[in-house]
Amino acid sequence: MLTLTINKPYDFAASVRDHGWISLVPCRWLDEQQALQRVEQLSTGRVVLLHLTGQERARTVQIEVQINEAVTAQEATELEDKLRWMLKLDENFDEFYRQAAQDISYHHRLKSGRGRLLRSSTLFEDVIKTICTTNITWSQTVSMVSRIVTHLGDPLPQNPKLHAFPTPAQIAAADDLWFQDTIRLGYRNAYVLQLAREVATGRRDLEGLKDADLSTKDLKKALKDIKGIGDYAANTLLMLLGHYHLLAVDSEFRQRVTAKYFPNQQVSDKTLSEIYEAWGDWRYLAYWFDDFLEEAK
DNA sequence: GTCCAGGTCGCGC
DNA sequence: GCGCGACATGGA
Repeated sequence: MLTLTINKPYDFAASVRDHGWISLVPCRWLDEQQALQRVEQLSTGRVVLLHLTGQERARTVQIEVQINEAVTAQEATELEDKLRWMLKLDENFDEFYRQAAQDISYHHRLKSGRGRLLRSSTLFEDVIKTICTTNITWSQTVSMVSRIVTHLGDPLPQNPKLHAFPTPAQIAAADDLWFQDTIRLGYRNAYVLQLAREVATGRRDLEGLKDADLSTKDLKKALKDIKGIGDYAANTLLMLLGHYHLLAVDSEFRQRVTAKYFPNQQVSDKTLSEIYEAWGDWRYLAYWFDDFLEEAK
């Protein structure tokens, strides 16, 4: 077992579920156990099953990580790094909480320690998942990601129904027609295959962007250079990378912000975005944690 | 059948 | 820089 520690405020159960990624394989939320389950492939090639739960302490929250089999010290270190990244445990949210405290409604929702939206262990996985959210319904996003993982990712030895997210090389090696007929990403097939081949052959360094000391502007330029990543997707990925300055404006954003602030009106994206102007570096999270009435779908 | 979904690309201006 | 049609897939 592995233990990760983070200072309060931190709400484990809320944090890992506040973003839709929790519903995409190889992640899963186990409600009875209040646990995050994930299949992860290590750099050694080994595939393990992780089971994370949060335990309250006086000033900290301990995240206990159960691994389905013994791992080496080196593998444990790799897992710890990946999990701290996925849960954003080492990002500083103090300034965000300070601003949220000025607004009683935000303060009430965030005081338990939220804002660390779940991301994947690799930027490669996050880019592909983001491409699978564009111009499509969420239920189809779930299906597409599920096909990518089950057909191309390495299985968990102890339970071959579960798979890790495929490596760039595994996707890159797929036959184009097989991919089109089996994975069925629509016109996104070409984008995903192209990206996987660029990364697998070393022509594009995606993971290097994770700790590159780039301005938001330069990081966004690097993301939009990926075929299939436009303004919405780039801003979504910037959020995942810890840049919350820009809003990812999509149909959902327009619908929610219009319904709350401009009911029965037709307003521009610019006007909608101005709602969160005062949040400065934290605009994305201000939108994300705004209280929209969840309409029954 | 038709429309459209948590958009993006490539084109013409 | 902006407007516009095409785009694969599958559910409503």
